[in-house]
Formats: sequence, C-alpha cells, structure tokens
Amino acid sequence: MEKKRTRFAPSPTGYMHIGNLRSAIFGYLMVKHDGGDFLLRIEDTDQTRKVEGAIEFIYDTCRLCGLEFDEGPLNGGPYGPYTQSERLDIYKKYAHELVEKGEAYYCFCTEERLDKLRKIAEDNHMAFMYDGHCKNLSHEEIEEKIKAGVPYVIRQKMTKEGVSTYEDVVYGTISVENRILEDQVLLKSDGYPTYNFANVIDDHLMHINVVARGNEYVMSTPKYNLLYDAFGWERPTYIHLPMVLGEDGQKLSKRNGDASFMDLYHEGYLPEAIVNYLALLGWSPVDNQEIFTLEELVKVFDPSRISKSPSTYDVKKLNWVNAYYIKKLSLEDCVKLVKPFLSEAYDLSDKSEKWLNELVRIYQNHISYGKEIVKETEMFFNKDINPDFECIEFMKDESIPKTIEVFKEEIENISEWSIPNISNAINNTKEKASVKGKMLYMPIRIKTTGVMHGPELPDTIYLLGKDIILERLSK
RNA sequence: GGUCGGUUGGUGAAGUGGCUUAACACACUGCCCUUUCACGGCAGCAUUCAUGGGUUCGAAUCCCAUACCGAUCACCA
Repeated sequence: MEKKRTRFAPSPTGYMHIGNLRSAIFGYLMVKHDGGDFLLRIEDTDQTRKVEGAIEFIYDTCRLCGLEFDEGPLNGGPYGPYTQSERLDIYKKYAHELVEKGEAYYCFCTEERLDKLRKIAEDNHMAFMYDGHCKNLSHEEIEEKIKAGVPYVIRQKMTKEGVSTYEDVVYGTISVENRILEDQVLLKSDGYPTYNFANVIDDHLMHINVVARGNEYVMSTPKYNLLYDAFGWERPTYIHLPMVLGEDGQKLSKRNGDASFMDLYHEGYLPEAIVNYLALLGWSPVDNQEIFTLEELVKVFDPSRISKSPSTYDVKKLNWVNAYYIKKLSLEDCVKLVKPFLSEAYDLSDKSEKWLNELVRIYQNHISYGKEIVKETEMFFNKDINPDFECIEFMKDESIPKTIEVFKEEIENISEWSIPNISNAINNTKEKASVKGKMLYMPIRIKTTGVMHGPELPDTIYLLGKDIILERLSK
C-alpha cells in the first residue's frame, strides 16, 4: 500500500486558532496511524496577509503539541520548496501546460467588466458566474494582447454538463452539478496562482494522498477534482472536518472564547491537554476512554468516527481535561508551570523555594489551568482579604466571635509552628468553644483566608505564617 | 436566491431497524468521605432523539416534506 501523506497548509498569519490546530491534529493522527508523513506547506499566495515570523510560530505551536513535521519549509524535504511564494514558476508552467492541452485559456477581462457582470447578476438575484467571454479568442488576438502588455489571468475550462461526485471519508458521497462550477481563475494577473490551483499542483507534486481540512471546502472540492482530472492525476482521499463553534453557536472567533492556542498556552493550559481535548471535538473513540496521550490517539484514531455535525468548543470540559493533566504532574513540573504566573503577579523575593513548593503542593489539586493559581493564592500575597457577601453572611452567626477568640489564644500559645500543632490548636478550640464541624472550621477559614473554599486548613494556616494569622484574627 | 450539509439533554457525544424503558464524560443537584469547603467516591439528571407524515410486526436509526442552523457561490485562502 502507498504510504499515506498529508499536509497542514496554513496561511502565515501568525495566529492559530483552535479549529486550525484541530485540523492539523486530525491530519496528523490519520496519517501517523498508518506510519505516514505529515508535512507543512505555507500558503502565502496572498502576499498582503503575510506576517513576519509566522512560519516559526507555526513550527513552535506544532512542536509544543507534539506534532512534528516530516517535511516543511524549515526542515526541508525532497519535494520543496514548501512555501508557495517560492514556487511561482512551477504554477506558471502547469497553468500553461493546461492552456496547451486546451483545458484552460487566457482571459483579458478587466475588473470593470467583471464588476458590471457581478452587478447585473446581483440585481437579478443570481449567482455571478464568469460568462466565458475570452474562452474562444483566436491565437492572433491572444498573441497581440500579450504583446501589448494587456494583463491577463488564466482560467480553467469547466464542463457544464453532468455531475461531479466524490467520496468524502466523513460526509460520504457528495455530488454537485457541473453547471454551477465556473471557469475559475488559476493564475492571477500578478503571476500568483489562486489557492485552488496552487493547492492541487502542490498536493500532487508533494505526493499528498490524504487531504484533511475544514468543511468549508466541501463545495469547492469538485473544482479541485476537475483539475486533477484535467492533468490526469490521481485524486487524494478527502476528509472534511466539521466546524468548531463557539459557545454562542457562532463560528469560533477571538470574541467568543480564547480561540487561539497561544492564548490558552499563555494562560497555563498544557499542550497535551489541549490536544487531548481537541481530538475529542468531533471525534470519539470506540470505547469510553477520554484521556489520551498523542501516541494513544495515533493508535486508535479512526477517521470514519469523525462526526458530521459541528461541535461546540466548551471551556468547562477543556478545564476538566487540563485539571486532570495538572493533577498528574510531578510537583517539580507543576512548580515549573505555575511559578511564572506567580512571579508575574506577586513579589516572590522573600519566599523560599521550600515555601513555594509547599504552596504549589497544596494547590495542585485545586487549579484547572496555570494562571488560575494567581487568584486562588491571593490571600498569601495581599495583606488584606476581601470576604464576599456569602462569607459575611456566614460570619454573622453569634457563636463566631468566641470561636475566633479561643482559636487566637491557641495560636498564640503554639511554641513550634508546625502543621500538627496547628491541628491541635483547632482541636482545642473545638473543646473550649464547644463548636464543631462547619461552625468550627468555616469561621477560622473565612477569618484567615477570606474565602470559603481552599486546601486543607492546617496546611494553609501553616503556610500563611503565625504573624499574618494573628493579625487577621485580631481584625 | 441556487447548491451542499447538519439537527440526540446546558455541553461533548454513543447509537447505522429489535440487545435502548437512549451509553459514557463535562456541568449541575443530592449523598458519603474528610471534625469544614475542596479533592475523591456514589447517586440523580432526555418516557425521548427539530417537527409532521410514510415504510415496517418494530425507527433516534430507512424514505419524503417542513422548520431552524451552517457552509458555499472572488484575480481570499
């Protein structure tokens, strides 16, 4: 069997949202499942959108996620160059080959003429379609215009009859009537190819036989196929991926959630967790397993189990997956993850490494992403605590002043500041103030931390330190 | 407007004619554990699969209409 090869083909915009990444992941899984190749190709035929450093950015993102490219603009390969703007001569050559074959033609129509046609179509509530004006120009006419320097594009001659059909791994058989296909532009007047054209040429030349991409291409795939046919090339296997929606049911954008991988990464989400979550968006395994390493995904991935309907990006579930991965981290790695956020938010200069480790240890089970620790640990860094309404309500109980009074005394009497001794202090308070359970713990917790939830109370108190505790108890 | 798709709970989803009085997971709610909250464990949470018809002994699963949502119709990718 032929080796499977697919490509991730983004435009270099310097931004990678979750939907893009998911396409890359699915392509990667699909091909690696059978030991195939995964390559990167940069689609920069629209020069206006180019962003500096975007290629490095794509490599970085994918490397973080564990997706390594077998071939690509930075690491090379046998079918380069892998950047479309460096392949202009190739496209030109193939476009002209098509003209010679009679499958394409020069078109000298001006923008004005096309705009006029478009306007007429619009007024008649019709879809605009190029009218084939230049389809039958004579050789002489063409020669003359080219010599005169009239700008031109090359358009593909489309059949108007019949139906184009192809098999999609996800969507099954897709049929489109050829009469709705227009004579698409292959080569623009600036000498650059259109996306549609460059895509087919490159995919063929790079021996791509698996094409995984968003389902916005479902409708244009017949055009690609006609191009493959015109050259007499073999068509690839198509996998069109369902769209990823934001929580508002709209297409994912920067507005409806942190749609970019880098945003998430900079919030302290783990790439493995993001990949894991993304793989589950629109795909499900045969069994009920939900936590997967990349290797496991590669092993069990089956593209026929990709769903046809769009899926909604749900941060809550991502948080759950990410929290799971954080809990599994070694303390050392967890400190590594979380420390940059802490040192960015707070002054850590007077904190020992031991203290920091201890802090992370007691919070590791409480956070779902790295940056969350900043808010959770406020009480350790800010002098003042700000109990919310619920806390204040709770503290209105009349037994509380006495509990606090007794506990404060117990704390004062502790000679050696240690977790067992703090536990004892709590225990003694229970006896002396004759309160227990919630009415024992909650007042102390709120008074010392300002919140109702948190890690083990003795641990927290220990880390806070005797001075701060006494100060807060006195207020 | 034409064309092509999609529609299972708040969310991700399983399900491809009987084993489904619809799995599993997130979220939510309750209980247990812990002398507290959380963590963890357990339980509850769609009589119903957009709606209406049809095929069938039998349908979430097949067919047809309707509704809604989306994609697409460029010298953008």
